[in-house]
Amino acid sequence: MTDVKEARRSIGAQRNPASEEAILQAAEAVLLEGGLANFSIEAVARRARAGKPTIYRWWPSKAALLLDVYQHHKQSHFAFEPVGNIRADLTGFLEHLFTVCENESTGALIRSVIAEAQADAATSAALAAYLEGRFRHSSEMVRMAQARGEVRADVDPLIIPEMLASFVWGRLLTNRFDNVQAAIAAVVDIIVTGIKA
Amino acid sequence: MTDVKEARRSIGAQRNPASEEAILQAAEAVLLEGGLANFSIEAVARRARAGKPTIYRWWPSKAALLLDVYQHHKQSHFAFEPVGNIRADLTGFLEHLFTVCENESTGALIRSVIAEAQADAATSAALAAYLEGRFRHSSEMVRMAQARGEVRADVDPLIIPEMLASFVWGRLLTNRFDNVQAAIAAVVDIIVTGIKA
Amino acid sequence: MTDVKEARRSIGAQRNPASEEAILQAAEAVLLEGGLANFSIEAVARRARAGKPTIYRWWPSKAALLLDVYQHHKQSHFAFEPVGNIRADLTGFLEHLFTVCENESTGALIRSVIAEAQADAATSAALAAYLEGRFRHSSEMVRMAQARGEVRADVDPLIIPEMLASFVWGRLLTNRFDNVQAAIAAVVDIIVTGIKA
Amino acid sequence: MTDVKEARRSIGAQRNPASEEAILQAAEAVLLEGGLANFSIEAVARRARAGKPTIYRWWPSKAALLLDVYQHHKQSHFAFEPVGNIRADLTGFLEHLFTVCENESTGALIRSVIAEAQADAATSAALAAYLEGRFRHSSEMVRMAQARGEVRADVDPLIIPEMLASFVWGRLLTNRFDNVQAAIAAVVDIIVTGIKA
DNA sequence: AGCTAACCGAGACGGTACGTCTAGTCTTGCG
DNA sequence: CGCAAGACTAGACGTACCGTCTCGGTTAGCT
Repeated sequence: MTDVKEARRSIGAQRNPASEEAILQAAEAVLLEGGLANFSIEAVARRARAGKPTIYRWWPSKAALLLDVYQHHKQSHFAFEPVGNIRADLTGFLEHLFTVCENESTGALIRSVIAEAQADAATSAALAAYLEGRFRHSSEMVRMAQARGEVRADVDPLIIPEMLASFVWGRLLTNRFDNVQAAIAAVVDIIVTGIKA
Repeated sequence: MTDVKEARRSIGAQRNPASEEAILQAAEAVLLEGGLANFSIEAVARRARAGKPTIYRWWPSKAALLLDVYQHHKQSHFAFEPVGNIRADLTGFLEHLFTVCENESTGALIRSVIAEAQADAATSAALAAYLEGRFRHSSEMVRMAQARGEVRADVDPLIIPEMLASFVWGRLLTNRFDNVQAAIAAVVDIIVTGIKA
Repeated sequence: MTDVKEARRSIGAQRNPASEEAILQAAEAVLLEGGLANFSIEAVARRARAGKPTIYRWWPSKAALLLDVYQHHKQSHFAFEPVGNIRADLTGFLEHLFTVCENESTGALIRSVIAEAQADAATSAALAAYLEGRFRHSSEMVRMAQARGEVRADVDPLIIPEMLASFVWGRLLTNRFDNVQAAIAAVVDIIVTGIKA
Repeated sequence: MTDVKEARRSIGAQRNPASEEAILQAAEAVLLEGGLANFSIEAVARRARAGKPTIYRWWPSKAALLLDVYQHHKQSHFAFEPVGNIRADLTGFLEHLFTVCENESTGALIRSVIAEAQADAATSAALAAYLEGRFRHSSEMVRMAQARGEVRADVDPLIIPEMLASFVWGRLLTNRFDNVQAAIAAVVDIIVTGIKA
């Protein structure tokens, strides 16, 4: 995460990837340093040595930029891998989510996107769509457990990741990261007991 | 919710309750009409026919005003009453929360407070403290069920309202209010099965 | 004065006269429709379906383009012809100038060039040089009158067109075109009386 | 003409004369240092340590500010006083105008106002109205000469200051200040000869 | 009864950021 | 190499709010 020092030149009548990259990095840096309250297009443009119109050309709103920073940021994260035991899988899933959210930069990003979505319908829709995809993907571990006979067949697989992710969001949004391990154990115990065959 | 038409005068060297009331009502009206994005101290002052310093004198920040509007608004809501059967209690609790959140004005208020808390530490702390009180209060129904022998003694009573409330927040924050009844039934079934003695 | 509808193709490594023409026409149209305040290189490029660099390649500044539009526009105007009587000549000269300036498009052009010259030294110099040529040319009618013995020999012939043109500019720049005929008569009477032998 | 160093505070719900003064002085300084091309509200605000809205609150446009700077600047100038001989009066009038216009700051101001008037109708009207007042005032010296019998009674007194002022404007707007004394003598000689009884 | 202190509506202040527009430069890809 | 196209940095435009301050007026409570 370094400041852009030397001016970039235009590369002609096409999007300049160097500028896009610089803007995304600057946006992330600004968000982390000043928090959501000090996150402004102007500040990002200053930091990235980019013109404001360049940002507005590619991102229609502050929220869109925020979402893009989030997507950009996620690519560096490893994906969670289920191991084939429902208790271990759910525990791992929760631990993964908490790790991501407790990370200062990623946590701030997610909080900012959620906050922004409360004032911007487009962001709200994008966030909901993104979440649905994640839930669908993560529900696979429940489906596999049902196939193995570990979990009751009448359980809606989608509801499990939603319950778990909502729990983590609740902690994230109110900054309560004390006793995380105990909370994970308690939640997993209740849910595993509640869904096992 | 009516606009303030006629000017109020000072009533001397003491807080004017009429002004406070007018400001709270104006704040709520502005929030509902324009959403969080258009909620500004200026707009509230205009609508309430109040001076900006009058607002700043009594509320240190936009977030504080928002929180106060929330508290002011809640007083008109009936409290949820447990009936003494854990499945029915949890179902009723969830239904109550969804009813509150699906209400346009209350939902917008809660969403706004949560969003504001992401940019303002004081609001965040106030929200966390408020939630802890609510969870503690609501956990009583779990404690009673444990006393009745309905629920295992090793279940942390506080975790149940947190799981349920987080689930509702997740839906609220991403505007997903479809199939609420089915979701309630699924969540309650898993949790009740997971905690029953 | 028609808009350029269909795209022109490049004609290879040489200046495209069609583009030059289209740019000049577009510049004139933009100036007339939006006034000097809305006259921009961007607007001209849009209207002419030309790239901005094409304009910058051939005209170093907005002022240069404006001057060129002016020159281009003038070619269609008939020249004023003296008849050999100093009173009639001066009257005709003034009437010609007023006719040119009262014309909406030409007047706006001259006003724009003068205004631009106040912010751009090159335009100022070009305008002064152009005027000197015009004055020199027009002073010929005074010189002829001196040769005929109509006008005193000690009168500087150059001062007469300058006085007359300045008077018209004064009216043009402050948009005062009422009682033009009376003004012409009064001015010509004073000057002819003042210079006659 | 010094920069404003220390911050000014608001003096309550009324116009702050210190700010007005600082803005006018800053505007004049910016105009002189950078010319009309670099005269921007932003630059004035920066120089005056004033907020842009403060400028826009009191001056609706760049042109209005320019006009106000001009008026503010004029107050320090002595008025021209006629002596009672028409040749001397006209000569003095012209010399006065040339002195004013040759002054770097006043000249640049007048040029800027005229240029701005070409793009802004309100400024144009204000300038025309201002000029009419000046002409009416200055025409008094012609009227007095007519009363003394020096000047023909059928001469329109208003046309004389207009001719003279237009002549000076012509020189000002094209930056031609060479041989001013000869030009004054020539113009005065023609007009005095043309109007004397 | 007069004085002080705090409140009120109002609105100006210096600022920051908004989202848009234009300036002038640069590169691409076609002809 | 010229052309249309359009991206780029830079910065001004005019507007909306921010949080602070003073004004002029009003009233409560103390002296």
